[in-house]
Amino acid sequence: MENWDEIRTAYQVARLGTVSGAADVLGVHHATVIRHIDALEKRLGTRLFQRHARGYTPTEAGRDLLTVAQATDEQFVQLGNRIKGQGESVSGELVVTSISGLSSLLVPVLASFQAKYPEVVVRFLTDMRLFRLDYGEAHVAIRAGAAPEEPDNVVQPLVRIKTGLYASESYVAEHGRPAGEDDLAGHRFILPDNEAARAPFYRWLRERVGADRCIFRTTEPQALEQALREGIGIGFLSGHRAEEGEGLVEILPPRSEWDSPLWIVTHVDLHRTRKVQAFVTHLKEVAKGWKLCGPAE
Amino acid sequence: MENWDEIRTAYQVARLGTVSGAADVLGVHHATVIRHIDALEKRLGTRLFQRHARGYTPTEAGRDLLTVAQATDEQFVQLGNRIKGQGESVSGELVVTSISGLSSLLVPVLASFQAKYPEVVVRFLTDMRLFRLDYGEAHVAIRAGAAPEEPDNVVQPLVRIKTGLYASESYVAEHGRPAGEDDLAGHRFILPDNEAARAPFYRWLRERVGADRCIFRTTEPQALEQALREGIGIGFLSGHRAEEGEGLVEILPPRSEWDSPLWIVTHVDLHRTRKVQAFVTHLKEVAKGWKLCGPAE
DNA sequence: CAAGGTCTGTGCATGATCGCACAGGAGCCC
DNA sequence: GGGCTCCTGTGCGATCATGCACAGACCTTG
Repeated sequence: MENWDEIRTAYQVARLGTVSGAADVLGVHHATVIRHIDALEKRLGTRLFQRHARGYTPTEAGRDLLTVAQATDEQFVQLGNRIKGQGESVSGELVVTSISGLSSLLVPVLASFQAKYPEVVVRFLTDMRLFRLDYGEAHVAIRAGAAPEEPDNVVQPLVRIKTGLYASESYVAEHGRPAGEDDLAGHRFILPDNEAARAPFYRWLRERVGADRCIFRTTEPQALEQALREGIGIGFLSGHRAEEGEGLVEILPPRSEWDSPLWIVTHVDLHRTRKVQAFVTHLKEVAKGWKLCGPAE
Repeated sequence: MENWDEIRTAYQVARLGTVSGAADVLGVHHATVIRHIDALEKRLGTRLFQRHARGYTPTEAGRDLLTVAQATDEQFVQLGNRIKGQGESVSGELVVTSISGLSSLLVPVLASFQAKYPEVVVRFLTDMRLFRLDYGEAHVAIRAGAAPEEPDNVVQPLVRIKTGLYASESYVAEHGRPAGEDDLAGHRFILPDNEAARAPFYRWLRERVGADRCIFRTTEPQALEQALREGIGIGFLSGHRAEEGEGLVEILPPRSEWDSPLWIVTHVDLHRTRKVQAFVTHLKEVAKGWKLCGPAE
């Protein structure tokens, strides 16, 4: 029962009763229809139709095929409408992935997007590993750092995250507040312990402070911020994180050379769909109102 | 959503995750699979798969297609099994048609056939008009008279119905019994009024009896027999009908030149099916035991 | 009774589709 | 890291399916 096209032509013949009528509906020559029927019957070893000069009358087997193929046809038509409509409507799942440090920034965006398009189910994934867009794991990824260069990925700049040097009030109370850029040497610092350490502001810091002054290193961004807030040392923090909560003192204000660019990354296969486009434009729109973030590029 | 073969191809790709795997299952070259997918996506205007070096991952639309086509595939497999099995099993409807005069002969055959194959639903159709086998109106027709010569029909001789000249006891009591072939002139006769009048025994009668002696004519065989039994006149009757019931007197015994041949007619498209073959052999078998019927041909 | 329309069926030439071969890329195992 | 395997993707030639034209059969209509 392979070759579904022959089943389809047989279905039209059974439905309309004539080869010519089926050929018209199918948009092929009636000779093609005859050959399809012949091939199908030969493979099944049973006659599907009784042939006569006025047309084809389905046998029991032909009537059986008619009902089955009728249901199939309806299913396929509905499927086609769903798929064609889906590309143009904003519904179904929207999977967004990013590094976990951006969740406080992104969750409000996702919430307002879902409110704007109630039919959308939003899934926000963060994980140690990078989710791969080309395996269909996510529609949109928000990436930080150097511009991603994977092929088949569409990369757009979003904003530049401003980063400053902060300490907790408890730290300042105990160790004093550095007067400025040249007064950092004797202080204690908190640093990441992974590839994030290559960020420009960390390179800037290492040029001015000895390695022995970095008294706390962690791979977990969450732990880094917590250590900062508990007064263990001075550390870099993005502007939007520093604004959150109370008790942080700005040691050095953000500088443009410390900016960390954010990128919107989508797979080229999905980039043109209305759903992804809707989210990307929504994200960019909201990002315009973000304080402590510079414009894209 | 035309071209069901492409849907089938996409289904296998979605199911297996790779183009090569789908090509193996489908028995085609993997280039064909790629082209099918490309064509289908182009027509739908949506991507069904995310392409990457390790295979094809279905998108939402692809997953939707997967579930629909999965159900379709199962339906088609079941349909194929039903149709292939149907040709070899004896089940479903068996439609038999004949002239109404043969019903007393055929009904016992149909009954025993149904008992032998309980899955069969027997339909016995009799009508003034001839049912046309090439329109699929019946599987088997039992015809009388000259051998049918329609093309695409398989014609086999069944038996020769013996016909004699009979009258009722009441008629004999009133008008006397003809002594023999030469003593018919003064009697009253019952004749058919349609093409059945061309039967050989009626031609034989008209050569010996004046037209004014045919006092009762009807197109309805049932009425003819009833008129005979009620003593209106003398008439021809097939042997098996004369045996039925009481009160008939044989005026002249059956002659071989009066025999009316019966034919089994089947459409060539259905003739080879097991169901039709089973019925034809069953019918021939039973017919061997028919009294007052000569052997075929 | 004849003419016209509609249907099926078949040989032949064209065109689309398929298979083949090869290139290129990605992951895996040693 | 190098070799290996499995995957996708594309140009080209052969094959197969398709379209065309025509014949034949049947029914309908004037």
